Amino acid sequence: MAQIRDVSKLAGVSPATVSRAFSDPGKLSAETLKKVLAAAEELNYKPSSLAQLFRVKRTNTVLVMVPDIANVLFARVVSGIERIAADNGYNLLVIDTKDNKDVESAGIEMVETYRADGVIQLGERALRWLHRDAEKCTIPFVHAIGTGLDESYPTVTINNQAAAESMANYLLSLGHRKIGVLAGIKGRLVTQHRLDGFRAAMNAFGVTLDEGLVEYGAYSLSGGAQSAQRLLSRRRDATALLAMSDEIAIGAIRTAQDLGLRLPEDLSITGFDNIEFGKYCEPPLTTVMQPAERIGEVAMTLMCGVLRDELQGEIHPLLPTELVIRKSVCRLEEPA
Amino acid sequence: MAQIRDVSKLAGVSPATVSRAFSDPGKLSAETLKKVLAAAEELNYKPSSLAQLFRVKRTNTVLVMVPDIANVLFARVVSGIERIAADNGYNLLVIDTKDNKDVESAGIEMVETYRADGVIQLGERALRWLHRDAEKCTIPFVHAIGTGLDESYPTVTINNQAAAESMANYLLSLGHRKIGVLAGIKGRLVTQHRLDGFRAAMNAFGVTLDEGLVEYGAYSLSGGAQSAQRLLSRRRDATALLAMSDEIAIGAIRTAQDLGLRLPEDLSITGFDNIEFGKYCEPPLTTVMQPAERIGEVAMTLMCGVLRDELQGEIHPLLPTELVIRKSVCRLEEPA
DNA sequence: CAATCCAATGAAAACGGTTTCATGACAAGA
DNA sequence: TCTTGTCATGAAACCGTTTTCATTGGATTG
Repeated sequence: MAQIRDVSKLAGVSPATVSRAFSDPGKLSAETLKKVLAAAEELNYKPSSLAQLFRVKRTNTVLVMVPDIANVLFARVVSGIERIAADNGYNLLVIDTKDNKDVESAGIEMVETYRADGVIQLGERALRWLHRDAEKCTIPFVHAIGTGLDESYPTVTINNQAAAESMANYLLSLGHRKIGVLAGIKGRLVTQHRLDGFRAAMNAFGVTLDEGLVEYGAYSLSGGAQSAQRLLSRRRDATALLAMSDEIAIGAIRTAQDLGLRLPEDLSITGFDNIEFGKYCEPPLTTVMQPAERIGEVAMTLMCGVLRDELQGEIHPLLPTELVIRKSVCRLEEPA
Repeated sequence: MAQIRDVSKLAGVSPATVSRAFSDPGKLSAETLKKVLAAAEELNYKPSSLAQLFRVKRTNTVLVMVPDIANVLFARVVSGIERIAADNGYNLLVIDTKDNKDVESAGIEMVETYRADGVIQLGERALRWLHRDAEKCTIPFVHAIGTGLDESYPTVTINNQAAAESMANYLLSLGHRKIGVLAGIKGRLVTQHRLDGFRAAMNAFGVTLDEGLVEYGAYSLSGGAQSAQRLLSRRRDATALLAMSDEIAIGAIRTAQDLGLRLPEDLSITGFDNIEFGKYCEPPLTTVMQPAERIGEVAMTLMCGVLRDELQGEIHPLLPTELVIRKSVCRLEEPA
């Protein structure tokens, strides 16, 4: 591979001039520029990014840490991040952390060793869990699809509590009172917040949450199927199931159908996220939309702001959610 | 950030010794090693990857080009790639090419400019479309989920023709003759190969392919719904629909249900890929399994071989597929 | 016309590690 | 005892750019 020195010799100029021809062509006389470009073309010269990046001590790369890249929701967020990254000339290093704290900590270290300029973290864990001295950690960090509005770095997420509350309200307004909750992983903050929203809505309707009607499990299809199985075999009196993700809901639909229940007449089911598959279910899934791509876009935009040191505006945007009413819920018929 | 020189001073040794302490500790006396490590610890020194990589002219990074990261199948392949990459100390640069040739060509260039050591390309386009001088292009390149077994670089894929053929055989063996094909994008090689397999099976059963029963469209839920809509509004005589992806099939199921058809009694539908959602459909989708994660793993393993210059074994592995029989197909009842 | 200023360019010093090669000390073999 | 070999270490070159600073010549200004 040709190097800058080769080009400079062929063009009869100094390496500095060649460098300028690429980075700041306006600085050169038209004549010189032409000569240099011709020489570069002839030698098929391309500046070595490795050398450039080393010199300027920037990687133009941001690290994205995803708990599970094969998860539809996360994949959509990454897609949004990618779009903005590409627009701004950043590359994306992606790590599938498998939700593993050590992997995440190692990721943080990658910016300390100049492998990435910053980190976008998706999911539960915030910086404070990942860095022994988070207080004085100045790493460019953005947290998406998590919680933690009190942190000093940007976070982008939705109002999980309000979203769950609105869904619960919808169910309550249709007469449902015995609402089973297919919660996600126990102890997770998202789970907690959504449960809080659910509880708030219930209380407002004067009904207290029946702990026997909540079942925890993985945020996945099989997790949903299993949770529903456990819940339904214990409590056949639930008239509706509020799931904390669309995957959980779709898993639950499968279980309900296998149990011979008619949906939504015998059992209403709701999801969370609004992934595309929900629209194609039978019955089509009523859910609350979480703007996944948008979350990714906003997160990367904030990261750009941090990296350029010109962050402005809201640092903890709360993106709007929306109730998406389809067919998996029906009004509760009063037993005559 | 502390540098190697700081550490060497504190420890009273030369920078070379510090370097060796990290890269090849066995070369140092136990005593010196201890001194150096202590000094490094005290200064919280971590070698700059940027400087290291620049010096050794390797990035330890491979670029993965995905047509659409939000697509379940591709996301799973990436997940497999990621696992092997992590095991071997490689980082993954991910680009969502949106199936855009220019973006892909730019990706190739990234290894020429030392931003990545190699490229794993997912999807249709092979190297020859992306590099003006592909013949003498020596870039470490691996092609997955594509075609092109005749290429000089590793490819990992399935036997699309055989897979489609086995599915068609299954349908034919159950008595179906008027089989609609929900093909993917017209002109794509995968589409072509699967169509070839379908045709071969039909011919073996003595029935020729009715062009009016094949409908092309995007490899997506909405694409499938639309293709099915077009096909079904034109030809109500089809007794089965063979879709070229699970997403297409699931979209078609939606359409069929909206049309009031009972599945599978009125219409059998089959998919391709075996994504997890297929299992949770109503009716659960009969499909042919494509080992997505495994494809990713094998692709990255091959890439490791190429990069270490110790490639061995099959360079064009054809991973096994498998018919997954669920409930979306039924035996064709002879009209009495 | 002299004094300034500016634009275009080159020389050389970084950037922070790794690696080659030389050196010295010490142990083993003759 | 002398030679040889080995091991631990240091000095210095090197990786391929960018960038600072100096220089030159020509244009502009007073």
